[in-house]
Amino acid sequence: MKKTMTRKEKVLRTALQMVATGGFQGAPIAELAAKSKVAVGTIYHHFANKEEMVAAMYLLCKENLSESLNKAADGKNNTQKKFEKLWDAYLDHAAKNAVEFSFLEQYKSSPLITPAVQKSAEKFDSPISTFVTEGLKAKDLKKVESVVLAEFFNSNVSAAAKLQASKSKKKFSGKDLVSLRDMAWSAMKSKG
Amino acid sequence: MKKTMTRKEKVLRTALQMVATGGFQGAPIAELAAKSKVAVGTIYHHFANKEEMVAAMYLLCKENLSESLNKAADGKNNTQKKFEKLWDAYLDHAAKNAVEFSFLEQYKSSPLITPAVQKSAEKFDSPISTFVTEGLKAKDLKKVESVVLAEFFNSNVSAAAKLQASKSKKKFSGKDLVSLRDMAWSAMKSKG
Amino acid sequence: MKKTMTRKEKVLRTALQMVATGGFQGAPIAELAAKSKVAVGTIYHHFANKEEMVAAMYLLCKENLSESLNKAADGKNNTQKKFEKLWDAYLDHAAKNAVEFSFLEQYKSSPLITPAVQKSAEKFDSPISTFVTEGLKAKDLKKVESVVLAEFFNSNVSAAAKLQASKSKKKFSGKDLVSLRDMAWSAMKSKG
Amino acid sequence: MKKTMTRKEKVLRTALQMVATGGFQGAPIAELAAKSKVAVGTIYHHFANKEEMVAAMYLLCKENLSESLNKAADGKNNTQKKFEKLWDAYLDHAAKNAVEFSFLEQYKSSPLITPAVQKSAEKFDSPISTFVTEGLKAKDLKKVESVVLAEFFNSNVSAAAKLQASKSKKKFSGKDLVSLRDMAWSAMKSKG
DNA sequence: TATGAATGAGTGTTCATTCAT
DNA sequence: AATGAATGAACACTCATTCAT
Repeated sequence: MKKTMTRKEKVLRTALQMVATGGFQGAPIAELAAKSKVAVGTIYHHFANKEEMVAAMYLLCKENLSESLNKAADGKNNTQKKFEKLWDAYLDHAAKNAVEFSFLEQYKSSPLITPAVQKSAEKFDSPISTFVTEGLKAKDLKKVESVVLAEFFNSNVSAAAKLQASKSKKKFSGKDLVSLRDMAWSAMKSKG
Repeated sequence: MKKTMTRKEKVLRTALQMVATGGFQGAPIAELAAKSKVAVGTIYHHFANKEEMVAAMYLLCKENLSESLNKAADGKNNTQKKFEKLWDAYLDHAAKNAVEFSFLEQYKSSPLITPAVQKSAEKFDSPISTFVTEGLKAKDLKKVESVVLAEFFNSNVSAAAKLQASKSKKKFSGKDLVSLRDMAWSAMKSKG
Repeated sequence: MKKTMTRKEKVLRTALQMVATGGFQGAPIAELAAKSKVAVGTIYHHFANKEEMVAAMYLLCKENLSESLNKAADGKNNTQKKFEKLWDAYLDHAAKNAVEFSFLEQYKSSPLITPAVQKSAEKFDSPISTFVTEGLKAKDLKKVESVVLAEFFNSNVSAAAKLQASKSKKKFSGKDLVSLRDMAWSAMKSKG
Repeated sequence: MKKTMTRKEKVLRTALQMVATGGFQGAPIAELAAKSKVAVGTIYHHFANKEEMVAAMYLLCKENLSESLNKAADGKNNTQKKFEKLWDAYLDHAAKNAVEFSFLEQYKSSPLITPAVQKSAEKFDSPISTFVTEGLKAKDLKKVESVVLAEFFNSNVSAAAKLQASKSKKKFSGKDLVSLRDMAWSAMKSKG
């Protein structure tokens, strides 16, 4: 952790760590305060309640991921190349930010997530939705609802990232991850 | 609920309902007991603790899903037909057993799931793994690790089921679900 | 345990074992039933409730101890010799029936013991009280209330027994136990 | 109870009272909280769990007793005089702190006491062990292991205190308590 | 801003006891 | 007599949140 972190950032980082390790149940405020070397009351000065703190964590993770993907989407590339760059950037980001990624996975399918939070995080979906829109316009992608294509991309790349994270324990190799990317592309591309 | 249910089954059913509605946090034992019209002690007579009860719920849901898929895998069909039957059976099962499906989704990505439970549930994965093995032997599927193919199938069909479940609220149609099936098949099939 | 034990005896024995090992809190009826290979209901056929069962355990232990002491008090011996025989018999009994002894110690100073039970166990105090009465009549013991002398004997020999039971772990030797006996005799004897 | 007591002290005092009256089973945390006019959570803010709270009670009682005995051991007296002063101070302390004394008796012979707690309470044994060591050096006490002598003193004076506490109900008089002290001294002194 | 002691409703779990078979 | 599933009050403990300093 950087030294110049504000208390708020420090809390957020520690919370991410704790949730990644022990789930939402494994992150009580008192313990979070102790691990962040901050008082319980301080946490409540920065966040109205736990729910809002968790939402802030979500937004932070989504934003970071979005930045990584935006970098990857930069530059002039054809649709397939762009697809690969986005896919690889996603996996790379997940590997380098395992804690954030683990949080994201848990939060997405938890009942904690509210439509309001969902809504305010939508802006971070632009890298993928832009890719899909442009790919459709260029007729490089299957003629399918853009939301469906985006959803397909997201669920597949996140499944791949999960596999990647469990690689050490199981029998998946880097080659398998490439296979998954190829499969996903076969599914999305327009012809062939 | 059937009238001939044992108390144990009744508890399991009610618990499934409660978790589907309110997540794991929304299923305290006391409330579960009241809703099941059973004493708290009775629950602990049948399950060593909440964790084991939840594991039993998981196994029950997996077994039911497995039965539905096994029926679909029956009979002589070529690989693509079998793929479609399995996919459709999955979606059909998810639609008819929304409560079980919602539980499954939540449990899979929760920290409650332990390797031991995971292990004892593996036997219910056979419909998919059998399909993959046979499809590979017949050279109808891409030459990719069978575990990877199975994982691809599962993550895609479950994503489709999730979309199907949220259909009413959003803008997905039955046609989109077929698109997803076609995309998944494009990804898995060997040629073309 | 003898094979000819009735269920009732078996339960009592098992209960003694359990209390010795884990205290009263470590002897729930359900567990006791399982360890005794008897149904919970069966225990309640033999004892009105747990309190009465514990009282029966107490009476059983007191009776057994009383028998051992009675044997030792037999025969014609002078007061000092009788004292030594009783003392040694007590320690011997405690060593051979460690489980009963441990139970006795715990029960004596627990709030479970009621005046009624106390009363009905009094008859088993006769070996010591007889010794004291006779010793006083023979003017071999200090002129002190007989109850006080009896109490003195009991508390000292039971302290010695406790030391004996913890011998292995600590630094007490058989010689120390003899010292304690000698000290107790110095205290009780009338002259010198 | 003093008004300047901290909440922690208040809880400890109330707990001592409750255990003295109804044993360990008669001191549930909820009731203790209510009687102490403190929230349940506050108790757990000060003690990790009930076991540690009880250990703190033990240490407190031992410390108080130790202070009383230390005062009595002060000053230049010969061994017998010191013995009497310690004995009397013990009985006096037990009489004036009946609640603490009752707790001590129950805790000592309960399975709650752990070697670790035992160990950390050892420092409060110094008044007696110092007396024994010095008495041995002065050759006023029987040539017996010092631990054995100390154990003898403790078990006898605590038995006397128990008798004293039950005086009202039974037939013991102050004279009997003096007899017990004399007996104990006869047992410990070196000659005659 | 920051602190951390205090709160108390809520949670999982235990266990003596009952009762239909 | 014997069984063991069922009961539910009682228990130890948790934790998000508040508030006086």
